[in-house]
Amino acid sequence: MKKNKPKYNMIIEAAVKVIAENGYHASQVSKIAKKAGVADGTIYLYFKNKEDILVSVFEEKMGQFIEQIKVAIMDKADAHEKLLTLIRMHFEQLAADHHLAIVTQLELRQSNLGLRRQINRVLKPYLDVIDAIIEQGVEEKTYQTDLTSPLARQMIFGTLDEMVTNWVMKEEKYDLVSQAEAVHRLLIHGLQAK
Amino acid sequence: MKKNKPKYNMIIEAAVKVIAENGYHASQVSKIAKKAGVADGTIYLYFKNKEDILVSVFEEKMGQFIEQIKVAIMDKADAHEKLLTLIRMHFEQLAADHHLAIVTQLELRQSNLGLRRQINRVLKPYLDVIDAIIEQGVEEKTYQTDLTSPLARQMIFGTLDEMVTNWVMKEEKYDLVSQAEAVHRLLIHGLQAK
Amino acid sequence: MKKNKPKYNMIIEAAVKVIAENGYHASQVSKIAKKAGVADGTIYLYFKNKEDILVSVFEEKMGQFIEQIKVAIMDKADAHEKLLTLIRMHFEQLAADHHLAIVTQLELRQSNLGLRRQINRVLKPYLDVIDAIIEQGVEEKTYQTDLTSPLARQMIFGTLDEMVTNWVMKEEKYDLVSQAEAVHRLLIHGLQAK
Amino acid sequence: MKKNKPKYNMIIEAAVKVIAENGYHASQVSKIAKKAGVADGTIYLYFKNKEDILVSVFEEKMGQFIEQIKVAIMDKADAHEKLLTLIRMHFEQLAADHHLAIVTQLELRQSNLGLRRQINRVLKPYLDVIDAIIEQGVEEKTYQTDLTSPLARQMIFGTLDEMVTNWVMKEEKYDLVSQAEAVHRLLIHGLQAK
DNA sequence: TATGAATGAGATTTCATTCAT
DNA sequence: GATGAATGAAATCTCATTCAT
Repeated sequence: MKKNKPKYNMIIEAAVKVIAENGYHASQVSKIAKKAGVADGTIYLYFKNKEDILVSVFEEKMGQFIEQIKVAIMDKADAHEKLLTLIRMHFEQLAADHHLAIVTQLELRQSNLGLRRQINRVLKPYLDVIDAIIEQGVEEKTYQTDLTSPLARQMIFGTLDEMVTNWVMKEEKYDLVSQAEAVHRLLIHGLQAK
Repeated sequence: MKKNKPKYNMIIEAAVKVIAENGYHASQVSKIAKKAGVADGTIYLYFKNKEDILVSVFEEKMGQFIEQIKVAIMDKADAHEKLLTLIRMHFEQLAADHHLAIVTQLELRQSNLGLRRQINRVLKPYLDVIDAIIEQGVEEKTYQTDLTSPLARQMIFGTLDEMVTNWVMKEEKYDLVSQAEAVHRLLIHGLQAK
Repeated sequence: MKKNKPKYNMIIEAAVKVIAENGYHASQVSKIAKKAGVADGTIYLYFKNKEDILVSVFEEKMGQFIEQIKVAIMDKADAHEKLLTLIRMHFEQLAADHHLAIVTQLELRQSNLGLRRQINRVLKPYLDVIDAIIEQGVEEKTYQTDLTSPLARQMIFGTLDEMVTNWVMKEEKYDLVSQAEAVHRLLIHGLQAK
Repeated sequence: MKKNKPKYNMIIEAAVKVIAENGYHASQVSKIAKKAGVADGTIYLYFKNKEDILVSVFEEKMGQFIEQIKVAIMDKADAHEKLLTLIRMHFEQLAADHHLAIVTQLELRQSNLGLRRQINRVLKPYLDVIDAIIEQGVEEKTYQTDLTSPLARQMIFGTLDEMVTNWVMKEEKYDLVSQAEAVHRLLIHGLQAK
């Protein structure tokens, strides 16, 4: 978060709302400027171009998202508790911010390859957090020792992401957060009968 | 697949290639027409509008994709074998068709909510196949009896989808198909140490 | 009316209906062909191009329109009766054919200068009929002797045309034919008090 | 006329010229923009769409047209003088502006029903002026006391409109203004011999 | 004669970005 | 820093007309 740049933040917040309400392609720069209460040209004093607004939105929001999870995980003792906390917070944060959920799960995907790569870079620290939990689990012998981290991480992230997307597509009609424990159990024990 | 409509298929095939190579938004109708060897106007004899091309591409290709998997699964005896076959074929088919992989994992997501819903409708039969496997597994007592199908299905589909997307984003630098067994094991046993 | 050319007439009749119902610019050749029950290409066996359809529609319909008026006037003795008959029949014929009224008063005017000139040529015989009545009236000393024919004709035709157009624009909500006598009186005596 | 909007007026003036020279349908927005010395997009800062240019042209020009006539009539004493002035000015103004004459008599009629209704609304104040003259004439006992205003107005306007259209169609080869007195006499006394 | 699938030119409008004030 | 009027490139889709059958 750029300090002492009130307009910067006003534009970021306006962008999230406008994109969530209108969809990515109907979110003209002029609409964002209007919602932010600045002139169109002012946008370009703070952002290189329209794409840069989007990346910045994701950076700011994802930065906070990941930070919250990191803090919450910090004082959990083992991988089990950490993973459960991560899942719960992943769901909680998106369930708490309707606009953000729409933007991250639907609108931000409507972008070209270049933008997708930038988004992936922003996402990297989150994937690192997941990797760290997996490694800790392996060291604790809670998780399988032959677990390849990328594979396990893709299962975890893929599952969470698919769940949130489904929930958004279903117009958030059901409770997402209450499923955190079940998801955790399923990821830990897999499909098989005990 | 519409029979006796050679132009229809020529346009579908051209569209997959052009979209994969240029991205959806840089895929002008005229570019698709040229690649298909027809006039621009001819496109509109077979498709309502540009978006309809994209949906039709997905319908045709996904139809074949699902059909292949259904056939391959048919003669497998138990849920375990069926799931492994599904995973393997999911990876194999996308690995075998570079253009299709890009279109389904990246370009198709660049669409508005309306289009997303149409895509989900096309995807539904595939999710039904996964659900059927899960139910069979539960009946066979291979899978947990308290397994809620939507949750398990979202884990399975989410994991496969995330893996393919990652692989496409990494420019298909590594072998996807060879990971099928490991993914299957992970989905079955989960993260925990045995 | 071309004899022994049933398709020619089917196309003419279809064109009047399609233009009246959809307006000139929404009357595609394919729509006229469909209404006529022929293939698009068949149109071009009978008409040079789309504009030719329009001119032909006007020729055929105006031909009948004028012929009817000529016949009705023939056995009227003096200019007064002839003019009254012309006015009444002008109103009657258009009031009796809703589609024709729309086409002549509104849709056919939506054309370029070239088409307008052709339409004027078709209209010429009607203007000649009016001129003949005026000349007869002058000879009979019923009308002013210093009457310049073009001027009087423009007053007569302009008045009738304006009245019909107004009536069509007002969606034919009132009775046009019953105004014939009043119009005739006004044209004969002018605005002044007697 | 919008004040302090130089571009608005530049576009209006350019539109009249371009439409008169090329016809409405061959008057591409880019052509109007070029003649006005602005970018294509600038047109859309001042007009909703292409049709709006046409309506606005008519509003501006007709507004001035009517205003001039109103002013000229104001200090005329009786209905006779007022009507003669109206006829003379109607002819004079259109004869003085070649482009405007073409646009109002020919190009403006090439429009769909919706546009026609808008044009009629703009024309309404002019028809009101004519109605007022008729009423005054009736009160003065100069005109017939049983004169129905709409009928008389349609004769007056229909005659003037037909005369100007004919003159434009004949490529303005003869003098229109010099016919004002004769038209006035004819409208007042009608066709009959004195 | 009749068909109708195929053609392809052509124009409106949007909107990210700039730059003079 | 802030403004917002102006720019102008770019692409979908329509529809009159053709021509091989």
